Amino acid sequence: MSTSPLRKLIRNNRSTAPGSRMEDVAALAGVSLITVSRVINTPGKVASATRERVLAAISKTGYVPNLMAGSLATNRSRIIGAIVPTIDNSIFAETVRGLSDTLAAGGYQLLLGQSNYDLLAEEQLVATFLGRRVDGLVLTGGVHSPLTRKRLKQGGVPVVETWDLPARPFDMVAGFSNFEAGRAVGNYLAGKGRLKLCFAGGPDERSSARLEGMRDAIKRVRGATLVVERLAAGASFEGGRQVVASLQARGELPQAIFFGNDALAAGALMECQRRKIAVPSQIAIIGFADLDIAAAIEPALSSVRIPMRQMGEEAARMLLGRLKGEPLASSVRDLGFQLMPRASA
Amino acid sequence: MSTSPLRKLIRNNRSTAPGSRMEDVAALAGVSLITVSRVINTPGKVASATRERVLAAISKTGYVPNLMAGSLATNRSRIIGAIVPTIDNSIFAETVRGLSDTLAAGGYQLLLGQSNYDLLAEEQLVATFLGRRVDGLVLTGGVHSPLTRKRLKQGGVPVVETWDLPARPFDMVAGFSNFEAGRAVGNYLAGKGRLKLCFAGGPDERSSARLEGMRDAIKRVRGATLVVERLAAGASFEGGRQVVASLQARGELPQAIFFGNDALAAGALMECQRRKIAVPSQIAIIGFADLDIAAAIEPALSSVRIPMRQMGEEAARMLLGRLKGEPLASSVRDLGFQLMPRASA
DNA sequence: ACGGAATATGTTAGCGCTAACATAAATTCT
DNA sequence: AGAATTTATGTTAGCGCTAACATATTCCGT
Repeated sequence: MSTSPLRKLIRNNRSTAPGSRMEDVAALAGVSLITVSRVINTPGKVASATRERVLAAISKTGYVPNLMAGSLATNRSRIIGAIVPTIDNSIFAETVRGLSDTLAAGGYQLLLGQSNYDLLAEEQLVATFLGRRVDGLVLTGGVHSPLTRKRLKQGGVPVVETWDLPARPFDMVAGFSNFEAGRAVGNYLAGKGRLKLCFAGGPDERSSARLEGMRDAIKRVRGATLVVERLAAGASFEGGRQVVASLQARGELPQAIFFGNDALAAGALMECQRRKIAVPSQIAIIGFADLDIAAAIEPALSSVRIPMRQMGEEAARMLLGRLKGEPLASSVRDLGFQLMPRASA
Repeated sequence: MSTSPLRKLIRNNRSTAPGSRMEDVAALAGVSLITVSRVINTPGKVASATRERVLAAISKTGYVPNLMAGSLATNRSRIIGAIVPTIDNSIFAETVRGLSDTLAAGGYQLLLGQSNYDLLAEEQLVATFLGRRVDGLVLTGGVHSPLTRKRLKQGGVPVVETWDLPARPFDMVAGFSNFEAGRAVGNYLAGKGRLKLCFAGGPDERSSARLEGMRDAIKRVRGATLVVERLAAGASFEGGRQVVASLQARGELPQAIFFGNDALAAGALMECQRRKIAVPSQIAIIGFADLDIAAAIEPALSSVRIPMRQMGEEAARMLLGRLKGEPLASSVRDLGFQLMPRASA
């Protein structure tokens, strides 16, 4: 027993002491503290008789190891930080789910932050997460503030960027090309003879990349025009309706609209029905993400299937692999996308 | 400089040393380590000249404080753990968003876990989170394993249960009554003369509570019957369709169906349209959660509005209040629900 | 039975930070 | 001006755990 009465006094004065400490367990089992540590971390290195005794002491005392102390000593937190623009959107939620599931299976926890599409908020979160000594970081997209990049570099933790294929990846990537997705949609619509096009999406970098892809697709198509309707981030059904309403009010109804997500597109579809605008004959509508609703709605909504869940899973796998020191096949994983032509376009 | 060359050697051998340590900053600023600590935590207690010098040293070295070490010393992690059944469902995602936003504003981070509706998974997560010495815990619902309860008790951290009003709350609650919501729907439908009813929802405790509420509402209504269609957790549009298909195939089409969420109900609505089953004249459909789609779909979907976001916000506020030592007005907050009658029922 | 390898356990010294108690410097009061 | 405060900074001793290096103890083959 190395704890002096004085020390005990000081300690009780400080902490609210939820469980017991390793030392208490050790004393109860009649072993040294380090043996308890071994039973918890490397049970194979403890004789089974001793191990049983320690385990009994652990369950008797209800001991819960203090992982913060362990993390401080080992310099590994077993926490991965993830920053998404927002979680209330089923789109990123799927990625978070994939992340969380895969990390949990590997014994890691997820510290979650929302940037609200704000680079400064991301910057703050990165700083805090690095301060918490996360073992890895998952970011959305490839655009980050200079200070964020500097901190990430100095932090030295593995980073995975998701939801796009940045031109200049910071470290690892698990995503798909928004530019190519936009281009595929542009080509598809132009191929169907639709020339008067509209892009209706948010102002974030990924939407912009899709817009650029669409522009690229039609830039050599004679007579093709592209109108852009910028929507607030987080717009849903109602936003889609308003796009249709507004375009019609201005007498600018295009031959096709490419929406930033399926909720918007579905709202537009409903508004078209209400206004007796025929889909797809009069106007083609194509969504993005291929959510459940796309196949369910009538007429079925053409969309672009993207690897929402997979990006999370793959990001987690890449991080876990790196943390285990496994050599990585490739640090940039293009998980692709798939155009899903249905009735609406 | 108290660091011996030997110590430096050992230290470099151990950690990958991302940033610098407080000591380096202190040396650069020509102050003691504790002064740096004060500049970071209680800047008001440091003379402004000194403070400036230290801040300069901090930014020059790119120092990022190690919050794990701080947490170990203070016994406060500034992390709140939250366990939801699943995050890919926009329903809980809204709550998580509310939580995360409010916690972030209060300087806390969110450690997120998914239980997949599994009490054992919840048990595991609670143990890990307590091990990480979270400052508070947010749980979904009021049903937990005995071991979970024991650990929570021993852990001594504040806990908020959400998404229901448990009969015997563990600690604090920010929720609404699923039982009463079910009863309100039952009364509403019975009041409209619908007697042949169907409940289509998941097997989780909250769905069950709503079912019981519905049962309670009709138990004294003569001739009222209730069929239960159990759905897998996470069922969406397709699940709703199948309920309609299956009921019709069995020739058991009821006069009304109460679904566990709006996605299911919307799927059912679409399937009714496809099958030329008139809504609401032939069959009334009512959803739950009042998601965007409810008001957007045609015919508009009756639903029950629940305080999804608010539950997260309120849970966060209650925890933050408790952690600041503020006396709480009440530890059980019933945030209510609201029946939203629309065209479909 | 004996040296040497393998296995099992213990001792020591931190991980990077903060609480608590000193001490030193500046300010106020009488 | 000198004592009593107040304010600013420093020293010391841990927070609870693990890495690294001892030190037993057991197990071999020969």
